Amino acid sequence: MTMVLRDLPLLEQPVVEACCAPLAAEVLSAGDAETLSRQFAALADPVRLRLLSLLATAEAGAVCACDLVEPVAKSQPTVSHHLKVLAEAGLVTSERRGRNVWYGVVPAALEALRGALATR
Amino acid sequence: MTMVLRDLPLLEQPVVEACCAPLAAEVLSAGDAETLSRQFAALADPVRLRLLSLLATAEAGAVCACDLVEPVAKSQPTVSHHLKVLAEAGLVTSERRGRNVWYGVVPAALEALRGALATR
DNA sequence: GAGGAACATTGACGGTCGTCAATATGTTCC
DNA sequence: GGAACATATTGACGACCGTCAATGTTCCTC
Repeated sequence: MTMVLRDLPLLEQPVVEACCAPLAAEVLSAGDAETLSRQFAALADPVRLRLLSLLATAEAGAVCACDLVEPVAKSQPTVSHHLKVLAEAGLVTSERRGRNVWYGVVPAALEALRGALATR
Repeated sequence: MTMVLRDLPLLEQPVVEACCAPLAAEVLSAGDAETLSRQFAALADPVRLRLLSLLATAEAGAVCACDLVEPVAKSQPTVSHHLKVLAEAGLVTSERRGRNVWYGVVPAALEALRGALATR
């Protein structure tokens, strides 16, 4: 079978559902609070925020991991670790392309978090 | 133990300015990332999220600290600690009323965080 | 298949965080 | 002033986190 080289810039987007109603709508259950706090914890690190920003501002919608190490000035394992945390929180997706791995934001996940912070 | 609502239910709101442009607008500077991450860190705990939700859903716009201990099922010092973290992040304001201290959300601060998460 | 390149994982270290008991600070009422 | 109440602070402990060097894994190229 012939290997076809895809040059799709966009990554597949997972289905995202809001974890809960906005904070101001009803009192958060203990379970929902646990879930939400894990997502915010992913945003509670300056390196991860910069990585997220690098992905979010990328014209192509995705960035090679190899282009993420130098901008944040951390070691390659550290960057890999942070990308994993973002991915496990569902804020980011990844896809292998040859030797490289491309990362992209999941806009719906960010929108879901925005929804949780909505006020009245 | 429930406190009766007195007059002056509303707390004074501090002036809030957004720390930075949305993540997707331009790449976050190291300094802005540090600032933003501290705010998200305040949201990265289930107890604090529930406290924030209790304040945000309060009809009166503020809640006596004495009414926050039982709902989150933590010790009084622990609740006091979390309220302090929320206050230092600028997400909450407090005001003494007699023996009690009333806490209320700072909606503008939540809106500022929502702004940072805006996508394109 | 061997070598190399890109990314992930492991293990270890220092630092920070959440929690509570004990105690301090501040306020009201007698 | 003193007792009683409400909240904040201190100190200690275990758990978790960010970081890097070393190593593992996967994939391309020759």
